[in-house]
Amino acid sequence: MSERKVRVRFAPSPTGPLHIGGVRTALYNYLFARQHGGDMVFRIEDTDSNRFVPGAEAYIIEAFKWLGIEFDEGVSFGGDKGPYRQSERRDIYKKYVKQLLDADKAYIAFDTPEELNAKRESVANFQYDASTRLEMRNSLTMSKEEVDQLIADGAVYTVRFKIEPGEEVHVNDIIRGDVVINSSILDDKVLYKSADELPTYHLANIVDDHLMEISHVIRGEEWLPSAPLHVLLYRAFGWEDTMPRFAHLPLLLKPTGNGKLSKRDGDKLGFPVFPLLWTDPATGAISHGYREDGYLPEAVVNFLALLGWNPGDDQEIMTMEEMIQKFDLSKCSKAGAKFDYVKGWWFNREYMLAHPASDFAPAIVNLLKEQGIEATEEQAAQMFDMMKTKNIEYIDGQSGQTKKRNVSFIADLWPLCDFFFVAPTSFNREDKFVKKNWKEESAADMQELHDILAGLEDFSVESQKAAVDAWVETSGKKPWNAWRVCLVGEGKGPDMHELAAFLGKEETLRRMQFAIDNLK
RNA sequence: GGUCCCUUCGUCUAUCGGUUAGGACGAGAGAUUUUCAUUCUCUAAAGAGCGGUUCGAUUCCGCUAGGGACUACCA
Repeated sequence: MSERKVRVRFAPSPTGPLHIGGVRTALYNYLFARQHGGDMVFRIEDTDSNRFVPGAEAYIIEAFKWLGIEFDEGVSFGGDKGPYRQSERRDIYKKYVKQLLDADKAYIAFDTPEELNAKRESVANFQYDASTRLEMRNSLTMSKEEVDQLIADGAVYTVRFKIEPGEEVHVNDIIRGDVVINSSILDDKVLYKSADELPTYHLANIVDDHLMEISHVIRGEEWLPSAPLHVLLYRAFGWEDTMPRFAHLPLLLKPTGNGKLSKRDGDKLGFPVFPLLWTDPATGAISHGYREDGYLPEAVVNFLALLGWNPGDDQEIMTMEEMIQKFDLSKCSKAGAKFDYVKGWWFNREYMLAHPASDFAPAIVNLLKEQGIEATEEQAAQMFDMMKTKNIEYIDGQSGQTKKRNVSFIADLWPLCDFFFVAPTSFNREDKFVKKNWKEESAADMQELHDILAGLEDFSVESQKAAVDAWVETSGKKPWNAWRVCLVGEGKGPDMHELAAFLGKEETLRRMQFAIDNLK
């Protein structure tokens, strides 16, 4: 069994944008597959025709492309075990449903949803199983002729799995070990719906995983309760020998309070729960995406990987390659992880700082353009390098308080950088910084500095520094903060020489003269 | 309600019977500093509770409590 080629799959349902929890599940599948030189299959589980959302499939594909999670086969990737869209596999499922029916491991049920609901209301804790199926309208309680006639008349029916009660079903989970459930608590699950000629998840899932030779099923914990049913299905088909190994991942939980992570948490606290921006085709409602919110894909992947797994050492920043090497399902935690989006900011910052400024120059140029400012990529890159270690204020989603945090996104830069391109037009004498640093003698000092700088041929940082240092040395002046008032107007910005060099001699002198004239 | 899963600092986690219970985010303090930062140093901060097993339990077992998931002709 261990000789089998590793083949895993990520099989979302195209009912909307891909949730960040799904992204993590896919990531773990990917890391596992790559580590073992296996294949990663992309399957679309669209067996619920009512919940189909146009665009969802394309969205999911694009999201993985952005994140750098690659598939070897599946919808849009090709492969010889297709089709990979379940809605295109109707005939395959029909064949296997028949096999179960013929072997008396499943039966046909005619109970309508209304009848079922009525039953559930009248009987407390009603469950369609061995104890009740003989009271229902199905092929177990009706004659063959009756059943055939109903079907011939076009009656809508379902096929239910006939679960034998009283058996201990074992699920050997890589993360959780041996999980045992008594088959009596399982209900006779609907496997197939004649209404749309489609199977339900359970049947489609087992048939596809078997046919696609999936070796490991790595999925969310929400599937653990139905895992015994799946084991029983493999057995019913006689596929137990090649049944995949299971690994049920812990869930992603709300950052605060109880429950699993939802879109509402993101909206409230100010972080995305989807990889990409999503516009709901029905309502037009827009949901934030990591990509559009300025996250780097490597940061998102790294952050997500560590929510529920860690390599056992102290390394947190890892490339995809390192994660592939170190990943270990048995080191995944069993408990759900609260979604610590603040740490996500930190990851983004780390990756942002690791990139050369030139990587962000085009994006920064665009950012500036939105503010009505034309800048070159070179200017953008210089600005980034001068300002990337600053911090900004933000409103904490939880307390509503204004807090500070390091610059973690390039979009954080603008509020910090306006003075690079826009000269102060007035000065606020009540401003703490201005008040403290613009003194009686400041205008005269600045005039001196102005004249020194005006005499410079070379306006580079080094050249300025040499000239200014010499003056500082002999005069004993401390011109820095007053100079900052001139060029910035307030207490922010980079090193003064760097700023002056960026602005250029002409603009620097102009701003100084303006301040001298206006702050006298 | 029933079934299953889970439980170490505020958060993510390390520890695979013997540790001063480690790291990271976040928080606080100090140093550096040409504003604000960065950076550096330091500090606070945890084994849910109760019983066992054992020479010894965070680690193994049980119970309790708490949290989570599932309980559809959805996945």
